[in-house]
Order: sequence, then C-alpha cells, then structure tokens
Amino acid sequence: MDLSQMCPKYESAVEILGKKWTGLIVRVLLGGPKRFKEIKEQIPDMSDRILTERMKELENNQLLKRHVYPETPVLIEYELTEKGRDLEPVIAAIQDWGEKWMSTDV
Amino acid sequence: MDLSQMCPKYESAVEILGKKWTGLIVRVLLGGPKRFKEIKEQIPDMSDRILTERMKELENNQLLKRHVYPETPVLIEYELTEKGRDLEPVIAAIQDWGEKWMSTDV
DNA sequence: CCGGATCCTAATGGATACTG
DNA sequence: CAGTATCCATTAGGATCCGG
Repeated sequence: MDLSQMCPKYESAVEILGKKWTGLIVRVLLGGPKRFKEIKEQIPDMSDRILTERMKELENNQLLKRHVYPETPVLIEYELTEKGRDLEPVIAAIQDWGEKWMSTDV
Repeated sequence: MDLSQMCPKYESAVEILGKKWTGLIVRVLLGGPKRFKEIKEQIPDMSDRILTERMKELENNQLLKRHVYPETPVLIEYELTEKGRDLEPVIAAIQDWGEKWMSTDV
C-alpha cells in the first residue's frame, strides 16, 4: 500500500514533463526536426539558457537526438526519438484537460 | 507562431500536475473519498507539511472538496470533484508512458 | 486526528552579457 | 547560429515542533 514505492515510473515521468517549457518544446518537435533558433521563435518567452538546459535534459533522457551537420555555418537539428514522439498522446491528454478545465485568465 | 501564448492552459495544467506527489494523491483519491491519514498511509514518503500544501493547492484549484463532519473527534474527508476525477485519463497516459519508457533503476 | 508554524536547503528559472 | 557564463530572485520541499 505504498504508492510512492509502487509508482516510481510515474514520478520519474512527471519529473521530466513537469519542468517548465518541456511540453511546449516537445510539441514544437512533434512537427519535425527543428533547429535551436526555430524552437526559440515558437517559444519566445523562454530564455536561451533554459532552452539549452531543457534540450540537454531531453537528450540525456533520450527523448531527442541532436544531429550535427558540419557545414559552414554548422547546422544543428533536434529530432524526437520514438520515446519522445510517444509523448504525443500524453501531451494531448494534458492539453485536453487544460482546455476543458483551466480558466483563461492566468 | 508563439506557442507559449497559444497554450497557456497547457502550462497551467502542468503547473498543477508537475508538482511532486500531486499525481499520486489524485490517484489515491480516485479510489474514493479519503481522510488525511489514509492518504499518508499510502504515500508514507511524503511529509505532513507537503501533503497539507498539496491538499490546499488541489482545493484552491477545485480538484477536490474538503468535507468536515463535526463529530468527536472531527472527521475530515477529501473527495475529488469532477475536474479532479477527469484527471484519470491524463494520469493513466503518463503512467503508461512511464511504464513503457522509464527504467526501473531510480 | 488534522493539520499549522517555523526554519532551512536545494532546485528552478529569469536576465544579461559574452563566445567559437 | 548555437550556445556559455554569471548573477540573482523565487519556489519547492524536507525536518521538526506546536496546537485545537
């Protein structure tokens, strides 16, 4: 009868998803591979530092892959892994709930 | 093209769900109305202070109702509202994703 | 039984300036 | 372009003791 012991994976998942901007970043990447700048443009309120931090976390957690194309200037793209793309229904569920229940005045 | 402006409800929802223990508390309450002590027993790693804090947040966000029965000693029960019960599919989605992708060694 | 009050530490995240 | 580095304010959350 110890839920915290029984559901460590739930809390682990929340640790990733619960961080600010993470869901939005994944959303952007669900639209296909994107560059740092493209993500920034779609989420302008997020600072460079935070975006960098989130990208590293997402890469460490294998939610995305970082591709480096050694052109000039260098081209770097971020692409969701299967694990990352698999978040789509989760994000959709949160989104639906938010749309249904959260008031707009925030 | 500004996701942070377009999806305020998503982030608002995450602000609630993203906090530690919140999902587990809702899970416990999905099993029916519970008392403070009953919740504690199912999530022993959580401190009293945090549980109190979460319960207030959940009440303020109308995810649960607090019922006070003036017996001796006083009996207090917490019950999910429709808004709270509606989190079930969201929590299930997170849980499924966690089960599928998170490693056990945490 | 159901918390409240207080204290303290670590984590989070925003702003800004700078770099290969 | 794609980040680093630094600084700082806020928040999260654990421990402990107190009270109706």
